[in-house]
Amino acid sequence: MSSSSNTKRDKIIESALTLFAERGYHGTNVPDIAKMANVGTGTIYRYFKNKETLVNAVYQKFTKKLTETILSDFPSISSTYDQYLHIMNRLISFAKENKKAFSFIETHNHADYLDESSKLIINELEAFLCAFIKEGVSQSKIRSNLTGVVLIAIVYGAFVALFKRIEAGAIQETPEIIEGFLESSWDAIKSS
Amino acid sequence: MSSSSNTKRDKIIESALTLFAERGYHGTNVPDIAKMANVGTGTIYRYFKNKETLVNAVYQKFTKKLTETILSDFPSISSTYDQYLHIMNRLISFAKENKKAFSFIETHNHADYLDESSKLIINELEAFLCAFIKEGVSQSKIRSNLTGVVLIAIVYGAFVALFKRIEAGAIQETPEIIEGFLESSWDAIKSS
Amino acid sequence: MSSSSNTKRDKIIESALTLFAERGYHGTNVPDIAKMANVGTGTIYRYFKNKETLVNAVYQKFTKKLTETILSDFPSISSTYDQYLHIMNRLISFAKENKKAFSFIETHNHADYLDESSKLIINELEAFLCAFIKEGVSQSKIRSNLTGVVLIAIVYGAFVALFKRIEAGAIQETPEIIEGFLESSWDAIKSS
Amino acid sequence: MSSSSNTKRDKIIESALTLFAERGYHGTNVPDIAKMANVGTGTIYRYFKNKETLVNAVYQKFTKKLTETILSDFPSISSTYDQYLHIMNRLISFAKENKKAFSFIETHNHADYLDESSKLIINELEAFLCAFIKEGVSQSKIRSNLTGVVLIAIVYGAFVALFKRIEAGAIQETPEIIEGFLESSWDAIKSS
DNA sequence: AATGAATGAGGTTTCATTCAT
DNA sequence: GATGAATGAAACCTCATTCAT
Repeated sequence: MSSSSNTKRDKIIESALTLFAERGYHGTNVPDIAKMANVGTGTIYRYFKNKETLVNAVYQKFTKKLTETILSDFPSISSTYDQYLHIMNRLISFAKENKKAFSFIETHNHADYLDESSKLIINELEAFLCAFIKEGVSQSKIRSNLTGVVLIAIVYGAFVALFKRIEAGAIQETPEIIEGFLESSWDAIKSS
Repeated sequence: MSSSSNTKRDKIIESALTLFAERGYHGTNVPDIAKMANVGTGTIYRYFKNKETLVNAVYQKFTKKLTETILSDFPSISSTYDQYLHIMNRLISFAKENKKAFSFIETHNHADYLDESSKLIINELEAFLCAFIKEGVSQSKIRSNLTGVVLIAIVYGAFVALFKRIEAGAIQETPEIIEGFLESSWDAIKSS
Repeated sequence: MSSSSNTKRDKIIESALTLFAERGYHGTNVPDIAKMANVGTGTIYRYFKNKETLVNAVYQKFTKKLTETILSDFPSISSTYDQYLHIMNRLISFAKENKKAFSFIETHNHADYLDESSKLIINELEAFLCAFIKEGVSQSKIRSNLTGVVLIAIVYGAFVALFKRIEAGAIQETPEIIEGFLESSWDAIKSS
Repeated sequence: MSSSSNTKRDKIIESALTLFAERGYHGTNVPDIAKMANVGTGTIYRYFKNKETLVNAVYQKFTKKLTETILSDFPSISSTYDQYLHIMNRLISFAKENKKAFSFIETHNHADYLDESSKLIINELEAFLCAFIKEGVSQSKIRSNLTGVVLIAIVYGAFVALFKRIEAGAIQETPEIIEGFLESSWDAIKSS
């Protein structure tokens, strides 16, 4: 069955995700991925041409998922602030429900073993977010002295740093922290 | 001579910094570091027990430098906002004048090949910044619904993301951007 | 059906012949043979114990065919020269009609993965040719200062080299060349 | 010293020659070459980029040697027959004194892992021999109904086959056999 | 009987580290 | 002290063979 094949492929991607997230691309070896996926080493090469192809498959799968999570059900007609909340809540949900994937994406962004098609996916997301910012600026809801890419970097970077510290155990996640972060972040980008 | 030795040691650290920053720890090999430093491969092992010791030396050297840059001349008696400006300007200066070092620190934070004493240095900096935040909160200048570590993560994370995009060429650095970032960042943490 | 089985077996042998001839034994992998034969990889192992058994089957099939081609209708009562012509024309016909097989035989002769029974077939042919030479010598038609094996090596080696160059495209095959070769070859072995 | 390096490189080439000649390119593995050369496996990769580069180095070294052996001291002003004897005696000497090399050259000719510069060397030799044949034909000493390449194939192919059978032990080399072969070969190409 | 996904032994190659010079 | 040639363990990857379907 194709479903059994897919299961095996999925287990490999899942294991690769875990190990790449924990140890990085060069720090992870293929037999370890195979062991974690409970398959033979050679099996990995039935599904992926080589280690580089595998890391790109992992990257694309989860960047696509992240992009879809944020783009789906986007409230096009709501207020800028409600749209901001939608984006951030989706981002937070994604990160909480896909901790390893979010960690992986963060540590592998812009690596030189990623191919062009991997890079395109993240660009798509960024383009969408830029359009959102632009619209917010035109409505005077978002500060106009910084460009979209800069504001995205600020909010996204802040979240990534927060997420990493929560993951590392340095910060205990609570509803209050999430609430406070959303407020703080909005203050960072809203027009004054 | 100890001076010539130190020169060699410094060249090794400098080359290791460059390559580790560009390719990561596992993606960098020792002979390449030696070539870039214009020394024999074996020479590296006269100054550093092994590759792990070397990466820790690099990490400690530059985290110490970052810490000192931020802590030195700290205006203990100024306003919270001026203190904020001091910290941020020093951070920005450090990043601009030590691009590779700042890049390296960011990508190697919390890696498992870093030893205890490497981790302590960053903790020292964090403790200082936490104290600053605490003081600001007690003076009602800084928002009180988020802890110090969280606020530091937000501001530092935002800056790291901005720096990376500037380095990658996605954002062109200008005085306006720096200015805007300082404003946005302060808005994120100031009490409302 | 046994006929369908034989068809599959034959397709496998044919594909193995082609690939072994092109890439050599160690340079050919079993799945590629299966693909070319339009059968599953496992099917090959229903007909042949392993790759070595397969190469021996191929070798034996075509060395037998070569031997039969040369031995059949041998004009026992003709002149030595006519017998020479018979042998050479049959050899040439075989090579032209079984290019891959002739190529294969040449490149796999005496390989250590060939078993005893493979080697026997070629010996049979050689024994026959030696007897022919002996008779020719006793009739003073063939030079007596070289033994049969040597003379066979000379004529056969010359033909193999010519065939290879024709196959490689370095020489264009024409009736004149075949004619000339038969003349030259006879001059090499005839008594003077 | 460069001499010590060369010694190691030479031992690797010598061992590679032996094993490639015995087992073929694909049938030989790099660790076995290293063991025979009494060096570490990694050492081979200090001298040769990869296995393919190594086989080309071996091929070029010995085809150059063969070419030089045949071309050196060529008696330009002698008779065609004396020139023929020069060429054949040099060929025979080379084969006897470099048995493995001659075997290797024969079994690796035209293999697809040989690069362009490897193929050029053999072409140079062939061009020289063609010129010799052409001159012999113009003096009516060599048969004119076959081209140079064909005649070279005939004589060279005959010799290769003879050499292989001597190497295999099927034929015992004697002065009479060499003498007889030279005679037979000349009869094959001389004008009648 | 036929398949081809799966395997792991073994191949090629890299690289952290050593050591003779 | 400094070197870089040398090493072999361990990395990536291939492929002969098996076996569940």
